[in-house]
Amino acid sequence: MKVSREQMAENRHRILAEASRLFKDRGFDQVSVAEVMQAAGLTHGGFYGHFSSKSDLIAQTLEHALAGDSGVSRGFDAYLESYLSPRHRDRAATGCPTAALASDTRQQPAKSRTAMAAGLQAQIARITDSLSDQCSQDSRRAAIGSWSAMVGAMILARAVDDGALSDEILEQTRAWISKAQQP
Amino acid sequence: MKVSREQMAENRHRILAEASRLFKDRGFDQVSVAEVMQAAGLTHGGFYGHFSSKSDLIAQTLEHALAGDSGVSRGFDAYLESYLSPRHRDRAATGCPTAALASDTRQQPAKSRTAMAAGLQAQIARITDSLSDQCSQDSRRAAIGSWSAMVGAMILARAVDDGALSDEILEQTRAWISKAQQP
DNA sequence: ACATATTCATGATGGTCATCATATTAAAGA
DNA sequence: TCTTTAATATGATGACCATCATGAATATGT
Repeated sequence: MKVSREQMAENRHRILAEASRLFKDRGFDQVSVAEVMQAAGLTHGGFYGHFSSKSDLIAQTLEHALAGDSGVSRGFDAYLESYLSPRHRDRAATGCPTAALASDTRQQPAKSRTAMAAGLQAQIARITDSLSDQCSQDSRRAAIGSWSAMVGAMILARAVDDGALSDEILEQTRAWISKAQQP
Repeated sequence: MKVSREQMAENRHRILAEASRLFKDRGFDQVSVAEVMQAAGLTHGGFYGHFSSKSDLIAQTLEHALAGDSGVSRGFDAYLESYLSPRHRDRAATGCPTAALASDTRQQPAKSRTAMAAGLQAQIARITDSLSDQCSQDSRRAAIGSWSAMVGAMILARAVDDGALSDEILEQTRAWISKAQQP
């Protein structure tokens, strides 16, 4: 059953959106192509009309998910607070694609790793802009250091089975980054 | 063919060592039970004499891998420099289990997540000790913030397909953490 | 309206993998 | 030395999954 051109574009977009949600929630390996298609309201057969392989879907999903603005533009302090929150930790499916997928991307072929590099450059640039009270050399350093700490803290907070420790990692890392911005 | 008691203990230890190496290199999902056994010089059949399931192997491997001292004891600055080095980035199989496996651990059952929590507490305590020039409240905060940044930077540096960016993440994060220790 | 092209559904296919059943074989203990 | 016991090897088994082949049905362009 053929569908209209715009229906097809909509289907494709929904596949990418559902793939993003599922991959962020459970990782690339734990989500099957058939499950992504079902979540998009389709069957698995049509998949290879949209994507050449699962790796291709992963690469395009990364490009799609990393393209969003992520909310830095409303000020670094507010972004930091919402990022390192228990709410964000508990909702990976709708959260930051970098914290959810960076480790998985290491095992992916070039196209995905290139998308991750581009997304990372863009995010560093956004944070650098939001910290431009210092000279640009120091701002970029602070942006990279802060972003590493934010992503690392979120990954550690999600890995452990101890709510108090998890909360502490988020809160202490947030405070430490805050303090590092005022030297 | 039965083997001696001490041979069996040695086999078990070799299984854990090879599992640690393989899992750190490629992740839990991309390494099969049969491959771990083959790397240990055994066949897949004997696996369930040592472990009740692949999840059980993963949990015990985490306990085993996170038990080591990791090298903080020789001073934080030296540890920081060797940790955030291109050499460590390029040799995940022999490197830090936290940076290699924390993300994967998120999807594992309680036993693995508990092992990760214990390992994280121990590592935070070691770093806190190595930073004890400040008051203990500030030291723990600095330890958690620094460790988050170290793990996050390593994960980001390994995820991208751009050597210059990857090197920059390591170097800038290292400099940023260093500066944050002298307030 | 008709012919064509193309999207999606249905249904294989071949491979991989975790797990288990059974057979060997040699260590342990008497 | 002989029996018992247990560790490992060999060889299924059943499930899951990425990918592909084919057909149905409708949009698109004439």
